[in-house]
Amino acid sequence: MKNNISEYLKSNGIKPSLQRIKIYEYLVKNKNHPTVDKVYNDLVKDIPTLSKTTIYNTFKLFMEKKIVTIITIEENETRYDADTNLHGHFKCEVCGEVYDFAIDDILIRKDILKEFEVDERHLYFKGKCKNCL
Amino acid sequence: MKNNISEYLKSNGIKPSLQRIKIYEYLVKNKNHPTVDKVYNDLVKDIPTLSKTTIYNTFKLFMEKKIVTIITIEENETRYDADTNLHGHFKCEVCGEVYDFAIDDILIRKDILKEFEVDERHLYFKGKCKNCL
DNA sequence: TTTTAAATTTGTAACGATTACAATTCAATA
DNA sequence: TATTGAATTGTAATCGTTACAAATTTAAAA
Repeated sequence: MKNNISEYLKSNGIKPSLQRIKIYEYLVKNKNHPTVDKVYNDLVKDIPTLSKTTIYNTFKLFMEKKIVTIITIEENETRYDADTNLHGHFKCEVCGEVYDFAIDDILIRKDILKEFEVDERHLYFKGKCKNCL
Repeated sequence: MKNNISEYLKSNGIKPSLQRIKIYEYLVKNKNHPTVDKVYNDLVKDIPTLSKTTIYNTFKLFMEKKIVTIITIEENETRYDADTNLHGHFKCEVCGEVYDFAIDDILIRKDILKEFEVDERHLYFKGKCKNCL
């Protein structure tokens, strides 16, 4: 696992330091789209010298290398996702949990966008999840 | 126009104060999805005593009454929209402009969401607009 | 009209997530 | 081992937003 991650980072032009490996590993294992705070609080148990700035720096680097995507559902709550394939996010307004869901297609009237270059597509729903209904 | 807005606010259970009318009117006239800062800087010329807190309060109220929606594309840049119908937003990463586009449908694999209650649907794209290409 | 109470607006201070920046540590190579 | 650049760290600054209390406005009652 850790070797895989190290190789994966390298193949994306990222030098695999301990912190970078652990942070990416965390994101792969915890598919609940954690915030920087969550990542920090969990990983600092492992790496006591860890700094939040490192996590910010690392996510910034991962974004530039396009191996993570950012999830902005709430203004004050930035989350990160290691799954870069197009998929939707559902946030429960009761418990706050964020779920993934699969998208087959988005049908757009080809009015404006046909002349634009689309680089990223983001889709999220809000509501109440099964457990909270 | 102003009468229409006043009536519209009333019909949504909002007492139409001067500030509320002006803020809603601004949002209807400026369909570029302004931030609180933009609204404040433009309206303070009209209402010199205007406070940013009032704009925050007012948007919060409008959201509760569901006559405006919030647009969160960037973490640090919350925008507001008087159009509450489902539509997509396109943000140009070069000039920062936010455009609307029409959506016919979003095709979702009915796996997870069938048991969830969906209250809001948000969709945004990023890329380069016609002018910046 | 005056009084009173409630709602609205306002200004200031506090908050919290993120970023800037300089210092320190680490890793690779000569 | 010494040197150099990259990565990490901690602290301080920034900025959008919120909390809160005071001031103002509005509406209703006396």
